Amino acid sequence: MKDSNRSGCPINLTLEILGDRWSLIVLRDMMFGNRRHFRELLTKSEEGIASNILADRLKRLVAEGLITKEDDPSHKQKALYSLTEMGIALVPVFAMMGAWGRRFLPVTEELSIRAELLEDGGPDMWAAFADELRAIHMGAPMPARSVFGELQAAYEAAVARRAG
Amino acid sequence: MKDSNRSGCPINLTLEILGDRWSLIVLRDMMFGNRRHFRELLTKSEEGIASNILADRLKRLVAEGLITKEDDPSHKQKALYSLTEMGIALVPVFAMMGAWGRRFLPVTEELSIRAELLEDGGPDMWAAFADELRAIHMGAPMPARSVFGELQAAYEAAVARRAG
DNA sequence: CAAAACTGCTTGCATAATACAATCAGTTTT
DNA sequence: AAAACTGATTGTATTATGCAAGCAGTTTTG
Repeated sequence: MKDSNRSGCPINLTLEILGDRWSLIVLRDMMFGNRRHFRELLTKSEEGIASNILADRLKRLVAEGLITKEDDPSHKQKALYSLTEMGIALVPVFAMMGAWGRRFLPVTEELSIRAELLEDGGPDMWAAFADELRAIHMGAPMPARSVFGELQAAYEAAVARRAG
Repeated sequence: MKDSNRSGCPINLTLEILGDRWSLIVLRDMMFGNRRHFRELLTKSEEGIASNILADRLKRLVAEGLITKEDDPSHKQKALYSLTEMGIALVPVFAMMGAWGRRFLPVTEELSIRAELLEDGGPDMWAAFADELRAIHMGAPMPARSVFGELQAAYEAAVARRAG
């Protein structure tokens, strides 16, 4: 993973940044799970990322401009990670990847309900979600609609359905 | 890259198959460059994939069901690789990734003109392109519209523009 | 018809990425 | 004061990638 610039193709350049097994997982958890701190990302991840890999990816994503890192005022040791516009702009990519995965791979209902909503919601929903992420991560005014809330409610309903 | 199934999340499962630096490059070249043979993929790739990596990726993509491999009737040693429906269904993912890369990364005009067309064309164009790929790779009847031709023409015009 | 070029790979070796467990110094909570 | 929590780092082992060379069989070329 060096910044070799193998070619100026948009697909290639995207893969040079995101083409590994963990970068998009970290961004997914920040975006859809609202995880902003190291330990949250480390321990609440379904997939179990290793701490050295997480540290490396966070550093790299900051360097590439997809996220920022700042001190958390509430705790002298806490670092707060936030999505940038570049990170938020991945919403449609996540939507399409989720749709593809849902169609062809052995997903679990619980973990794919958000992907289903996002696929059905289409570009309007993606834009509303991006607006909300700009509010949460970039200090923009909070919009009326909470796509995050819709996704989270659907997820929690699916969990409750399974449990009960 | 083992089939560990870290989780049933559609994003994660997609990354377990496509989350590396080469799989999507190979698929891109098959899809947009119409490369169907090993040497074509090896030597005509902008990025310069190594032969052992290419061999591994082709094997893996066949195993995962994104492409198929068959004997080329015209040459006893040639293997012909074709996209499956699962591979063709990545068209929207490529479109969204290309759009993101074009917006945030230092793409070259020549190599991003196809991404621009695909982004502007939207879901209708993606569907037409998928139809055409089904004809080329899966023996379906050839549709009237050739998105491949449109993309190729735009690319060649961009190359000519730079050269002359 | 022999030489050259082409076919899809494989092999060997060096470097880089990933996984896993343990650890750490400072901070906050109990 | 002890325990738990903070964002990491370190060490070691395994796996992936990159690079160059080679290989047996096939087709093209002179």
